[in-house]
Amino acid sequence: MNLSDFLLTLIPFTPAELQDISSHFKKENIPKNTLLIEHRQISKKLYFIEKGMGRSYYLKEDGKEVTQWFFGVGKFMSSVDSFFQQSPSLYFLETLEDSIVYSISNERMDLLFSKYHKMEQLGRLVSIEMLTKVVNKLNAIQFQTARERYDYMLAEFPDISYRVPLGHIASYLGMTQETLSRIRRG
Amino acid sequence: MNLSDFLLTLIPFTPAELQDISSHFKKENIPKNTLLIEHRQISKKLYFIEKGMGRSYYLKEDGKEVTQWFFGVGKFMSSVDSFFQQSPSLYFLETLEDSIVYSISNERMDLLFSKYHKMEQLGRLVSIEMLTKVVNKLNAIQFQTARERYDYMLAEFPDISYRVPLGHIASYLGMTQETLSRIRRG
DNA sequence: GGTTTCTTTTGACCTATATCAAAAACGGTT
DNA sequence: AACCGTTTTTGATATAGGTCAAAAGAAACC
Repeated sequence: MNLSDFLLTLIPFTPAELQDISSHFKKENIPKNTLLIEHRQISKKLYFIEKGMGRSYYLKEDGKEVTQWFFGVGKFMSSVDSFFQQSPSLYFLETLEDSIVYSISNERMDLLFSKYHKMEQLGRLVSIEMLTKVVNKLNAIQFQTARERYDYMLAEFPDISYRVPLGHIASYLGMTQETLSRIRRG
Repeated sequence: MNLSDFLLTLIPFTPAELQDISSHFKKENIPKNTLLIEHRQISKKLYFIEKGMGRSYYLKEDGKEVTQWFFGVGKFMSSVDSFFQQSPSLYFLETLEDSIVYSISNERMDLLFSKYHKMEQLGRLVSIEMLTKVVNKLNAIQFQTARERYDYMLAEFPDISYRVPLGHIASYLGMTQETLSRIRRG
C-alpha cells in the first residue's frame, strides 16, 4: 500500500495537500536486517512501510533480544517515544525483509503537523489506533496462557507469523522459543 | 490540578480559547465506587480528573476483576477505544475515591478538535503520552519478575499504590493478590 | 461496642512455563 | 551435493508463581 492511498483511508486530503505532504517523505529501499535505530540513539526518522516488514526489540541485560513490536505493510514504524519526544530510544528497530519505505524527519513531521490541521488529526488517529493495539497485546500478555497468546498473535499478525523466525515471535509473546515450538506442534 | 492549568502545561492556549474550551466541559462531583462505564456500553464521556482517582477493569469469564489501568489527578480517564471509536467498551470504568472531574461528550470533543488545530495537537500529545506509558507497562509485564513489576508500579503510581485495595494492584500487575502480599512482606 | 463483611496474610501443594543441553532440520554458499 | 551456520525441535529437570483453604486483621454498620 502506498503512502497517499493510506493517508486517504483516514482523512479526505485534497490532491494538492496530498502532493505537498508526500513531497516531504523520501522513498527508500532498505535491505533485510538493516538496523534503523539503535539503543540510546535519538530517532531521526519515522517510516511508513509500503512493502516489507520490520520489528522493534530490545536487549535484556543477559543479552537476549526481546521483540517489542512487529510493523507490517501500511503501518508507521518507529521507536515512538524516541521519535516524538526526541529522547534516547530504549529499542532497536530493524527491517526483517527487503523493504520499501517512505521516511520523514521529525522536523518535517512537525512542520506538516503545524501546517495542516488535518495532518494533526491523522497523527491523533494513528496514535489512538496504535494505543488500542498495544492495549490489546497487554491484555493478551497479562491474562492469557501461552497458547492463547499465540492465537492472539495469529489474529493480530496473520501474515507476519510465518514469515519471521520463531524466536522473534516467542519473545514478542513473552515466552521462550521452546515453549512456542511445543505449542505449535499441537 | 484544574483543567485550564493542565491544558496550559501542554499548549499555549490564549485566555479566550481556554475559556471557550473549558465551557464545553462540565464539572462533576462523583462519589467513590461509581461506575462510569459498563462492559458493552458505548462510552459517552471523557473525564479529566481534578481530584480523586479511578480505574478501568474487566471481568474474566470466571468472574474475576482485572484492573487494566489507574487514572490519577491531572489525567484523562476513559475507555479509550470506546470513547474515540464509539465502539462497545471492553472495560468497566469506576471511581475509587470521591472525585471531582470535568466531563465532555464525544460530540463536543470532536467539535473542539475541528474548531481548534491546537486542540487536535493536544489530543495527539496526550495520546502519545498514554501510548508510551502503556508500552512501559507492557514491558514490565512481559519481561520482569513479580517483584520487579511491583517496583515499576511504585515508580509509575507512587501515590496510588497505597490508596487502593491490594487485589486491584495485584491484578493490574498480572499476579495474584497472594503473590503481591508475599512480595510486600519482604 | 459487638456483629457482619471485606481485605490481607499465611501455609501447603500444584502446574505452566523456564532453563539447560543436545539432536535434528533447514537454508544459503561454494 | 556436501558443508556450515542458523533455526527449530525434543527431552529432562527446576522454579516462580498459581490455586485452594483457612486464619487474622480492618472497616463498615447497626
